[in-house]
Amino acid sequence: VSDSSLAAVLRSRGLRLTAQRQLVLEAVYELGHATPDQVHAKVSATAAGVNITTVYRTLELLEELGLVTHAHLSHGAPTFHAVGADQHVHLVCRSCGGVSEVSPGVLSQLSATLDMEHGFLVDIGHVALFGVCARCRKAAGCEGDGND
Amino acid sequence: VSDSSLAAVLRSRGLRLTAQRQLVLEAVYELGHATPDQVHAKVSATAAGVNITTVYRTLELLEELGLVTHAHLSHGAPTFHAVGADQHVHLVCRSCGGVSEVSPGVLSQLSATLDMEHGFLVDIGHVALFGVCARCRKAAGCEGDGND
DNA sequence: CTGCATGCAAAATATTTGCAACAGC
DNA sequence: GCTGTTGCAAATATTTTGCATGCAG
Repeated sequence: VSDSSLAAVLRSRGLRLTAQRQLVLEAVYELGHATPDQVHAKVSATAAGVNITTVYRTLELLEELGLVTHAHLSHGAPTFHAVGADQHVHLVCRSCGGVSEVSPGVLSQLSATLDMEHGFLVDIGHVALFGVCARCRKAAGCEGDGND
Repeated sequence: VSDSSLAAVLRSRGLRLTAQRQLVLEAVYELGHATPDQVHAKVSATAAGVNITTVYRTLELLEELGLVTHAHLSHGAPTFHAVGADQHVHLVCRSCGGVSEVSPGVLSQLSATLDMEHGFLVDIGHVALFGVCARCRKAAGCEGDGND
């Protein structure tokens, strides 16, 4: 899925298809969502020697090309995920630090409201909601791991 | 509003009331939402010489005390805002970079759904939704400022 | 006085940029 | 071969930590 469209999009802009770009995009697809650092690690597992700088630059490029996006899940770590892969809303637990994904359908009501009342078009794939997950709510005294 | 409760909360924990802590909390109240850097600037305007390190430590402390929280609005900049001040949901425009605030009421439907279907308790004050604001949607060709 | 807080500087992290070498087309 | 890309290293930016001094209680 990724390779062919990547080549096409790049060519349409006069840009070049390189091994690094294929690897980064592939890594984003496989990881689901990951920080630049995690993407770098994944890429390095296959092809050592790919520089972290290139990962940053490539992620930026891929985002510009509309192939990936990023959201701000925990602390200062932007996490990237592929566009076209199943869109999902991230639920980040502030207690245990876990990230779960739910269908963007839960946002349909909200996005309609924001559109009507504020003219704001929500980017569904970019949404991260913070709170406390079911597991941590049960474990009332749960101290969590202090994530975020 | 801030000062008295700050003193009380600090004392209840055996911590000390200092000028810096008052200034930082005050700055957060006045700024609405701001990054550590912005808080530092605001504080410095009143009392020069307050170290950025202290701002970080104080924001962390105030958050622990439940007096402020932070959300991840744009890029890697956590923005802090006072708890107790009117809670609001942040709408961040990816085109013009503007941040607007809407009533948390728009989330009532959503939070109810997430609670029922996933047992997830959303932290309303921590929510930031990314998308495109009304103004930028109208200005179709709007190139934006590339924020985030 | 006693110990928590602060300031300063340096370390640890995260991200960006300049430039020469390299590779896709 | 021309030009976009990459790697490396250094510059920036951001946040954290160690330690001696200072001040609230």
